[in-house]
Order: sequence, then C-alpha cells, then structure tokens
Amino acid sequence: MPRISPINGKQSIQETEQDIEIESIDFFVRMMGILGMPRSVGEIYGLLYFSAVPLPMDQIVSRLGISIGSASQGLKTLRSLKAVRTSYVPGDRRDHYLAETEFRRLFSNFIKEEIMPHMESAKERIAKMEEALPRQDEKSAEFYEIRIEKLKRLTRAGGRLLPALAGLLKF
Amino acid sequence: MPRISPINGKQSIQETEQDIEIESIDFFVRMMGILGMPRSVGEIYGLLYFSAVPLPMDQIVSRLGISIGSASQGLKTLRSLKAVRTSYVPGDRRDHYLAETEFRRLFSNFIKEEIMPHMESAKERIAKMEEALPRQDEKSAEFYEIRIEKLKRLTRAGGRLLPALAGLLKF
DNA sequence: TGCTAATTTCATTTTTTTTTGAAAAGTTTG
DNA sequence: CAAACTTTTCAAAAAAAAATGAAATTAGCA
Repeated sequence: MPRISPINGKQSIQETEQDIEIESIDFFVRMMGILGMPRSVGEIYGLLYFSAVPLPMDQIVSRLGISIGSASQGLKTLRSLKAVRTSYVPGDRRDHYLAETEFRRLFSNFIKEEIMPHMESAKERIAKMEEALPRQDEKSAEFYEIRIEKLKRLTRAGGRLLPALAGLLKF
Repeated sequence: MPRISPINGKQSIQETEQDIEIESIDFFVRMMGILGMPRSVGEIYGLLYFSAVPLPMDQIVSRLGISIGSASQGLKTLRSLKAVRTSYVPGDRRDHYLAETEFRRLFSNFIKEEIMPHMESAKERIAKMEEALPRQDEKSAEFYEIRIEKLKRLTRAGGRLLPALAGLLKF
C-alpha cells in the first residue's frame, strides 16, 4: 500500500505516523498469520501496538475499515490471549484498548492456551495406541513399540520445553 | 472412527495394526494442524510413521482414500520438509516412501524452511518503519523508537532461539 | 525408439474459515 | 426506568484453502 507523497518530498508528522502504522499492521498481520490467527486479529494488534493512546472499538473499526463484528470478535480473541487490555478513560463510556507489548508474557500465554491443550490430547491418543498393542508377541510388535516410545519422548520433551520457552526469551 | 470388533473380543493382529494406524493418522493430522499443514499431509505422514515397509503412492491413495492429486502434493510437501524420503525397491518402478522419524531433524528443518524466511522479511519491515521515523524530533518520537526497539529485540531473540530449539530437544 | 506405468500439474469443485451486518443484549446516565 | 449508546451474537455472504481428477509430463523398460 504505497502512499502518495507530497511533491516536495517532505512528509508531515501525521504522514510519518501513518507510515509506521501501516508497516506495523503489515508486520503483525504476518506474525499472527504464522500463529494461525486471522488477518483482522493481526490488523487490530498492529494498530494498537503503535498507538500512544488507548483506542475504543469504533476507532478501530473506522481506522481499519473492518466490520464491527470482526472488531468485536478480534478483540475477544486478543483479550483471551491477554494481548490487549482495556483501560479506563474518564468521561467516556466506551472501552478503550491498549496493546500488551511484553512479548515474553504474550508467548507464555499463547503456549499455555493454544499449544499445551494439544499436548494433553496427544498423550491420550498415544495411550490408545498402547492399548491396541500389547496382545501380540510376534516380531512386528517391537517395531510398533519403538515408534510409540518415540512419540512419548516427543510429547514429554514438548511438554517441558514449550512452557520453558518464553523464559528463554531474554530481551 | 470406532471399528467393529469380533464377537469373542479377541482382535486379530491385522486389526491391532489398523487400530494403531488410525490413531497414528489422527495424532499426526492434529500435530500437522498445529504447524499449519493441511489434513492430507498429516494423514500421509501418520500412515507412513507406523508402516514397517516403504509404501508407494498408489497404496497411500487407496489406504487413505484420498485423491492422487492430494497424495502427490502432500508427498511433495513432506519431501521438501525432509519428513519422508524415497527408498528403492528392486523390481518395482514406483517410488516407495518412508517416514523420517527423527523429530529433532524434522523440527530443525521446519524452522529453517518455514519460520526463518518470515523472520527475514520481518527485519525488512522493521527497517521500513525506521526509515519512516527519524525526521521528527518531538516527544512522540521516543514512543515510536521504544516500540521499534522492542520489535528488533523480538526478531533478534527469535532468530537466535528458534534455530537453537531443535538442539534442545534432548530425547 | 515407442509403449506403458507412474507422477505431476492445474483448472475446477468442495470444504473450511473469515468477514459482514443487522438484530439482540447489555450498559450507562439523565 | 427509559432513551441512547456500546457491544455481542450469529445467520448469511464472501474469501481463502484444500481436494479432486483428468490431461500433460516424465521416467522405466523392452
């Protein structure tokens, strides 16, 4: 989305801020994409990340040109990830949103909420495989046992490593 | 997908193997899902993971009930991730596929191929933000600088941590 | 080289996900 | 408590992603 520059090449402060905003939205749309989040969620976070003041939902809607449904849903997702929080603005009955910018906390939350539940169900499925196994005593049993053991090690390692990961984010 | 058991409660070896296969496919479909891979890719890997012998594509197609297009495309993806490799079977002109079961290697590849390129483009986008910034010298400039600095630390930390991650998988 | 089996490609179809917008529900304040 | 404003919900529409299958391509073999 390249914007039209003034003829003299000098940009106003508002234009500079808009440029950063656009790049920020672009940045987080892709980041959230990697994490499997819809576009609108990235857009909202990207807008809030470079906003010096908390923004109410209708501002998010008009600045991003998305529907109020998307905005409401996107903010709900971001709240559940603790990626945004509301801040009270005196004399205004609307909720105002602020981006959580401590990535360490964000990741730790993401792993806990979005990844760890999968690890749990993975363990259950491995247990089912083991149930299916023990009755046989022929040569092929060993092959299956080894493969199952590998899966167990994987989930064990994942279960330990992932929660520790956010802690490694030293920055 | 519960299967019909024989009346006497005893399962044949083939049935046991089918059970494990089904659980394996289920397991990897979800795993791959977390990593943003389509269902068919998980199915193929799950089938191959518990196959003692390398399987040709047409077996994959008939056993999973997927189209040859999906199978071909899925195997292509898995090959590019080095999650499967072909093995030569004398007297058969078809390619036979085998699952790579060393998860450490798999993750290292996945991070290198699928994640790191995004980190690169993230750095480029941050650079663009910085270009947009320096001209201004008012109080708000500091706010933007701090936020940009945070993004830089994030990508720097990510760029170091992620490639090291597979190495931490001690199992 | 020509024949055939195996695989890839890709336009189309199907399925899934995301967005929209309007109605319903909830809140605040005079 | 009722009017005005804000937010949520959810059925329908739109968009995006994945699967299909048939044609095109490639590779093995006689």
